[in-house]
Amino acid sequence: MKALVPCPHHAVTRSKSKFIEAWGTLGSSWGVPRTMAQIHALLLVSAGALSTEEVMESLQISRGNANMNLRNLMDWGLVEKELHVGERREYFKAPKDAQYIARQVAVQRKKRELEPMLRVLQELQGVEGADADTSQFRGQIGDIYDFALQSERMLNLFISSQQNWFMKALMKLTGKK
Amino acid sequence: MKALVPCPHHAVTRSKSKFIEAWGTLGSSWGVPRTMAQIHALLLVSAGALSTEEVMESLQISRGNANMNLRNLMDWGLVEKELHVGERREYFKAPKDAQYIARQVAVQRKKRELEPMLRVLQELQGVEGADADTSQFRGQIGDIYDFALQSERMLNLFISSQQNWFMKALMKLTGKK
DNA sequence: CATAACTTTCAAAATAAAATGAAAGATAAG
DNA sequence: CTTATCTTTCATTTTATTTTGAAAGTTATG
Repeated sequence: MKALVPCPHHAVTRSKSKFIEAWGTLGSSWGVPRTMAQIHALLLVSAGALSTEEVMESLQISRGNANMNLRNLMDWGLVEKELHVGERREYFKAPKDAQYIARQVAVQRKKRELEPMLRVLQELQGVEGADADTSQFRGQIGDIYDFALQSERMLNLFISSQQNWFMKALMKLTGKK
Repeated sequence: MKALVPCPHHAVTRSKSKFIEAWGTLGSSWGVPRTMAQIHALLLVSAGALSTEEVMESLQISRGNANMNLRNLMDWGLVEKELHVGERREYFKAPKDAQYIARQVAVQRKKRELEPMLRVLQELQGVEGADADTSQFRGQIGDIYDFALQSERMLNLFISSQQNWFMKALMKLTGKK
């Protein structure tokens, strides 16, 4: 992995680098491209919005790469543009609310992956035939459909759990450390 | 993607192929290698246990590939060996209980991905400094830590939801279709 | 121990994914 | 309309992942 080179203008402390790398690793094991996750992490731990230039410098990546990943992050609803009056340059920031992040990711994954699977399963439910093999197949598909539905339900639960009193309590607790 | 070639001895119907491909696609978007997911799907929709040979034939993959992915699937607890008396050859089957599958996957992901992240975050909580930037960073890490804890809680909930009356009811419902 | 029947390994090849950077495309301001 | 500034695109290159298949390893059996 390429080392993060601190830059004089927008210093990324050791801790931040560590976090950025960890977030990148976590992301890539969840199917989110490493660099995309790292840019997200960088914006998460930056006080203000950063320009493409600053992102490039901090993470030592090319312009095209930065641009493309910033665009993807915006598609996912994880990053927003910020325009400064009297300036041409665009700045980017990540909403700092972790609950919101979680929600966005869940919504996106649901839309992109679960729903297509549900469609396929629904289609396969209608398979013909009455022999032992076919009926075992139909049973299996039914089970998997249930599994998918359950997953969807979990996601919905997750999405709607923002106001849960338990989470609030947990946050307070861990906040005190 | 390589087409699934039906083989005379262990015919994979059109529907099954379709399901196998869909499962493979879904898997790869969740970070599970395509072939691993496909083997899993194949075993899920097969009535009996299959040998390495049969898996190779059905999916048109090499011996080494089949062997390696079957091993990984066993590591994940998604596939089991089955020995037939008087036979040298090993057979493989996937537990047909979708709830069990979900549980296994959740447990594995939790162990492999969430826990390392929690460790990093915990470590970063102890970062020194009192300037504005550092304190914004600490706050952000705290939020993310909460997010990770929340995710873990969701996974635990998922894992323990096997007996949930609602799921049972849902299964009945969708079973009737 | 020798052979046959399987299983596992692993270096090399193939494939897929991500990054680069120069060129082309915008857009504001003069 | 021109220039300066900034953004986007995309053909290539680089890097990472997956697959292959032949060779080595293993274990039952006579």
